[in-house]
Amino acid sequence: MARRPQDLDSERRSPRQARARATIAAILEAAARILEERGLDGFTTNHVAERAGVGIATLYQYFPDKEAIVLAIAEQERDRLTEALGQILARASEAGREATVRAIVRMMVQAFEGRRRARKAIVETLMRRHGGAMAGWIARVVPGLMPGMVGEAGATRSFVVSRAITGVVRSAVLEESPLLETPEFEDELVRLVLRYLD
Amino acid sequence: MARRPQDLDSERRSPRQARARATIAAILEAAARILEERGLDGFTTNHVAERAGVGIATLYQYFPDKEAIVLAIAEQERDRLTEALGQILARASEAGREATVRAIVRMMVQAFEGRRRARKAIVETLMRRHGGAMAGWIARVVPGLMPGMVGEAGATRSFVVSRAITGVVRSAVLEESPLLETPEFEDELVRLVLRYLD
Amino acid sequence: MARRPQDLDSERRSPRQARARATIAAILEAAARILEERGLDGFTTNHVAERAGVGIATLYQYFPDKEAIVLAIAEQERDRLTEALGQILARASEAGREATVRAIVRMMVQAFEGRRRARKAIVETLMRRHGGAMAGWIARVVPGLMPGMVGEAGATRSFVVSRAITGVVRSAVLEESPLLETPEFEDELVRLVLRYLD
Amino acid sequence: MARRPQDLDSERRSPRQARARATIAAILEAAARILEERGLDGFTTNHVAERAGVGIATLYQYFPDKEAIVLAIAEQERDRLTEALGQILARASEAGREATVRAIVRMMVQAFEGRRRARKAIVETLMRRHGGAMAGWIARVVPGLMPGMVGEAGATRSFVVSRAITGVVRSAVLEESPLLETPEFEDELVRLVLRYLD
DNA sequence: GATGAATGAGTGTTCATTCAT
DNA sequence: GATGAATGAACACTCATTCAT
Repeated sequence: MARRPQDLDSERRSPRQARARATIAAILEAAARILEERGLDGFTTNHVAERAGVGIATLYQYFPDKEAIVLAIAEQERDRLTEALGQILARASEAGREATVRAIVRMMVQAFEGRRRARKAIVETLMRRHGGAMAGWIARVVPGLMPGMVGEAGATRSFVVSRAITGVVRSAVLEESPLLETPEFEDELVRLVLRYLD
Repeated sequence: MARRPQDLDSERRSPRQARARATIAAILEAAARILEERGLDGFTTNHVAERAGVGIATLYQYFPDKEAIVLAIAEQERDRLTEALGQILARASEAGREATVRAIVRMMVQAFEGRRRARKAIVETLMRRHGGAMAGWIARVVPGLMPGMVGEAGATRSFVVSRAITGVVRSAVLEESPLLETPEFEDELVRLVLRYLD
Repeated sequence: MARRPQDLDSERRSPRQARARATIAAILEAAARILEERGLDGFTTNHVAERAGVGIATLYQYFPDKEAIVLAIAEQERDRLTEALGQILARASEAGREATVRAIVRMMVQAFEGRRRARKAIVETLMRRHGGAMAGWIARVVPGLMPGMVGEAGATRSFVVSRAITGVVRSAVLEESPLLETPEFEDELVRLVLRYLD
Repeated sequence: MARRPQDLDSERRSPRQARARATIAAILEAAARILEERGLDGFTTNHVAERAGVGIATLYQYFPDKEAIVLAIAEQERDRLTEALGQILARASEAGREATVRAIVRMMVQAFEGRRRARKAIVETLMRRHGGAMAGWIARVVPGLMPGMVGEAGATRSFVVSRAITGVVRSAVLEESPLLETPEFEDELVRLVLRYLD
């Protein structure tokens, strides 16, 4: 993001807010790290505050409760994925259907590579509290991939295809399947989607 | 021990063990109910014992720790599913491929209808500890449904198809999607599988 | 022990008592073993009963509570030591003072060799509940070793010499000092006692 | 940190830390009292917290676990003894051997007078975890009391004399012997040591 | 005489959250 | 705005002991 003139201004006008933003960033940063290292079980507010280098009370000044922190991280994640998805969609018409599906699948797989523990925890939280949100994003893309299909039937199909992708990737991550790293895995997922939508 | 005539009177035979068995049943029953009502978070040993009408120590006489209780329920569930799957497979050749796939999908969907919260918790536990076990059972069936396919490619395909089914159903359950009860949902899942395997 | 006619008789007269004696023996045997293997912390009534191969309720038929079991073992131990001490004393006049002191010291050291864990636990219990009982036995011997000394002064001296011996040996055991196995250790203990009593 | 003039007003300086220090002191105070009144068995964390007038969680903010509390008390005790011993040693050459030995013995006896139950528990803990530490301090002094003795023989002798003193005093405390308060007791201990070392 | 089943009071410990400063 | 101190409700789990048979 490019810094716009107003930004400088607003920071000058309220140095407190700048500090606050830094504090929040530190908290989220620490939270993400702990999520990654310790999983959702070792994720305690005290731990997060300590790691963020802020007092526990400070943490509660910005987040009403523990869940809000995880949710904030999940939102970051969601935004990142949403953006990636947006880029894929933007190129959808020129790229063609297969390439688009492949791009989506690849994005999902990559999203779960590296930082696995954190992803697991985040996904678990997302799934538990906002189940299917991630799949929902994909579902929104699906109609554009389907040849002239709308209404109820389309809704079910969107649901199925999106949850199938996320479900398979999710399982592979949770089971720590070596398949995740094979090109074959991607191929099969693409096949699954394309054949289904034909 | 030789079976004596009195043994037929099962109510009177070995009252000690009978009592113990009743206690265990009561604990599992209570545990399942709490799992259903409160989910995995509200599932505490004290709570279970209280609901089962037994002392907390009694509970620990039969289960080494909290997890063992959930696992015991999960095993019951697994056995039920395994048996159902066995029956489907037994009829596979006479029923044909589509009917078999449909039966499997239906079984999965039904397995998650009713007692949803409990199922959720159980599935979560199963997924966490015995990741993919459930999907694994299905995976074992898949090769029989695929036209002449073996080796690595077959393994990936089995993985994908089984996780796709469980993933979609799982999502529907966790998201409490109304689709679960529509015939269309089943149709689409069958379509997903058949088209993929063709 | 040789079986005497009466023994047969009494066993025949009350087979229950014979059984009972065997049960008690089994309990004490198991208790001693557990004390040895697990120390006083791992020493639980349920554990003892199980190891003894009897029901927990049976154990409580013979011992009013947990402590009674440890005490019973301690008594066995005490009896053994008392007897050993008696033999030493019986030979005291012919053996001379130094030899007698040396015999006592050696007995103490040997008492703590082997089966150390059990000894530790037993000694701890003895010390805690019947503190100085062991030292008391020795104290009773001391006057015989002192040249014409009686009354209060003698009592203090008996106390000091007996607790000094037991204290040193006890420390060596608890600290698992390698000194326990050296002849020097015995020599020094003898020296301590003889010089003090001269 | 540079000391500022205000620092002198210790009551006002960093009130947070002052509060914490007061809390810790209250916990240790309560712990010592309970140790004294109830012994090690009645020494529970909840009990201590209640008696200290703090929440149980507060206690755990300062001590990682139960043992740490006892250890903290034990350390206080150790420090006190160490210092006393240091003072005795500092005067050793001018005071002469007998006076030094007598001072040590007196220190030991006094250390165990009053607050006997607490001392018992503390000593027990010290003995169990830091076996012989206390005796070890004395042992270190002994060589200075022995006429030209070094090497292995000296090590054994140090061990014996230090454990003899602590053993005798320990027994007197545990058995709650009335001898503890007699001057004769001290005399005899001094005699024990001096004769042995001559 | 023997027992398995059952138990409740109690244990040490955790953690999200609030309060006074 | 920031914080350290404090906390209580809750947790999983243990064990000496009793009761019904």
